[in-house]
Amino acid sequence: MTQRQFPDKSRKGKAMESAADSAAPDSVAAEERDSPARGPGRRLHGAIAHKLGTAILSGQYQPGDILSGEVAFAEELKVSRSAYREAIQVLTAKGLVASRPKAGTRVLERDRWNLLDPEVLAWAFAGEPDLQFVRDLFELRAVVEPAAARLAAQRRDKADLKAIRDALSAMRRHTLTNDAGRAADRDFHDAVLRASHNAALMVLSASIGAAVHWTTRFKQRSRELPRNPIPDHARVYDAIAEGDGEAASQAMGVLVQLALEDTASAIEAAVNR
Amino acid sequence: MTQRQFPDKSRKGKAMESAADSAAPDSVAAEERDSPARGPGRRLHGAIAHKLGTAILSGQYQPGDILSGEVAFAEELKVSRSAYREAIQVLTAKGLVASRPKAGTRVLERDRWNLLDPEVLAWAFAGEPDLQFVRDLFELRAVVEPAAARLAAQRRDKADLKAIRDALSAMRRHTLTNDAGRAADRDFHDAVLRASHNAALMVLSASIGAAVHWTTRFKQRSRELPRNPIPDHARVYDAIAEGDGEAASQAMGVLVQLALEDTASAIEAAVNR
DNA sequence: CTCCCTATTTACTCCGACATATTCCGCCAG
DNA sequence: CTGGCGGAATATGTCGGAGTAAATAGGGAG
Repeated sequence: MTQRQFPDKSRKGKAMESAADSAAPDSVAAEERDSPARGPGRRLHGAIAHKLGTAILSGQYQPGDILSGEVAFAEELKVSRSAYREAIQVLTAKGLVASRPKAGTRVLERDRWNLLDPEVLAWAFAGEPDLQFVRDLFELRAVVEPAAARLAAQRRDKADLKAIRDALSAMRRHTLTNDAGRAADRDFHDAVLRASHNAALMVLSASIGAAVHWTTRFKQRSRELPRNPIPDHARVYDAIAEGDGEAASQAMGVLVQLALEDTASAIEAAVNR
Repeated sequence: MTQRQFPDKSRKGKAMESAADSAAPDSVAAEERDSPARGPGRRLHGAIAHKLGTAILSGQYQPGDILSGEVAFAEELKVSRSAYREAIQVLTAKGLVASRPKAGTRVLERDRWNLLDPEVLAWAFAGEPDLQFVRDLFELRAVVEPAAARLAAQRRDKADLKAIRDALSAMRRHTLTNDAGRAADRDFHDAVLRASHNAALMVLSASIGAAVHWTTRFKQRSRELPRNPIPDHARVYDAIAEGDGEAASQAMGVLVQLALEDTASAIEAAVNR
């Protein structure tokens, strides 16, 4: 049965609804813009990439799997081949898939995936996150952030200190129980990474920030935060301001360790529930 | 009444020849560096992405710059808009550019770039590499690799040890003066990262490996390698095999430090030349 | 002077056809 | 029967054009 026989004008209707139907019951923070639905500012191929990306990250497509052919899949998604292809190019750029003529588009091995890409990270946390991967991310933080704090203590200038101080005071104002407070927390860590004046570490900041953002949703979901994190953060700032690299590294290490424990217990609680 | 007249077959001619040879005298002389030219296995949109990516990374387009419109630029490059657009999607996925209707496609700020993406890294090293960025990458190595070695010492299994051992013996066979030896060196570091059993660190392995690969070209270019790296590498292996995390971390730290010194002196020599 | 509204520009999407590169399979030789 | 080889099938890649949606700029009304 031919789905489209003649190029009549009736295709004006487009296929918006097909991308919007996958409404997840999650939707905790409505202010977030990461819904798979295609709104203004969110292009169609971006929505397709999001859909396929989350499907791959969630294991719906396993490495080695071959996706249906372009024409078939594009038709199934109710989009044109161009839009589908552009989405595939995005996934290819992030190392998730690879396409070859005649052979089709196949999902690559997990170690080829660009897991630190912020968008891939968002896809990974769109569904139920992999606990092992969360642990890995915290280990990465535990390695990178203290070192960044040490460098920051050696290289920070006045603007860096002001950025960190501003983030700290914002944290004091809002506390971690609301979105503004969490944004300030992320700003704090971002400012420290930035003060290291190392481009490679700054790039990791985006990834780490995303990881922090997604994991804090867990902490918030499970229970209230018993600990007051301000003093720990202030210690990091003081050490950086004084130029004491060793102390900054130590303080930041404590910070990450505490965050790890909080998240670990939150995850534990979520699992045992 | 259909909206398009008739698909006439008169446009058979295509424009293959214009993109391949007859285009301009720039065919061979100008940019043969890493073959942005399009060979078998290399897709056209990939070549375009490479061309634009290197142009951006080399500073030919500055952050904030607006690229010419789709039609104009695609025509200038002698490719169809589809190919051009797919290339732009790749750059967008890597955070290099962003497109909006009416506003055009503009180059994003440097801190939005996904500098740890292997392909972006390759583009960054396609031209004359930024010395500051090379230093940043070595600092990242100095942070990540010792920590990875420590984890590897705690978590390695027999397969991991065998992989490291194999890479080590391959290094012994070939030495670092040829390609096979450098590949073995990369395999060694990759195997250690892999033995950490941490997905996030493994992803960095690809980036770090690429960085090592590109920087070794400098070392090789400037002069012979005076140091025999085998004992240092062997020390790392021994510590990992014995499960001594502290020693593994130490040994790996020494390794990275030596590589940094070698590269630094090589760069110095290249600059003073 | 501000605000809304329109007009234009630009990217976005769709379409159908042609080109190219692999893979698959049958053929032939050893 | 096994192995390499060449043609046909097929899916991705590329093309050019038409039409849609969105965002900015500029003009008009309050």
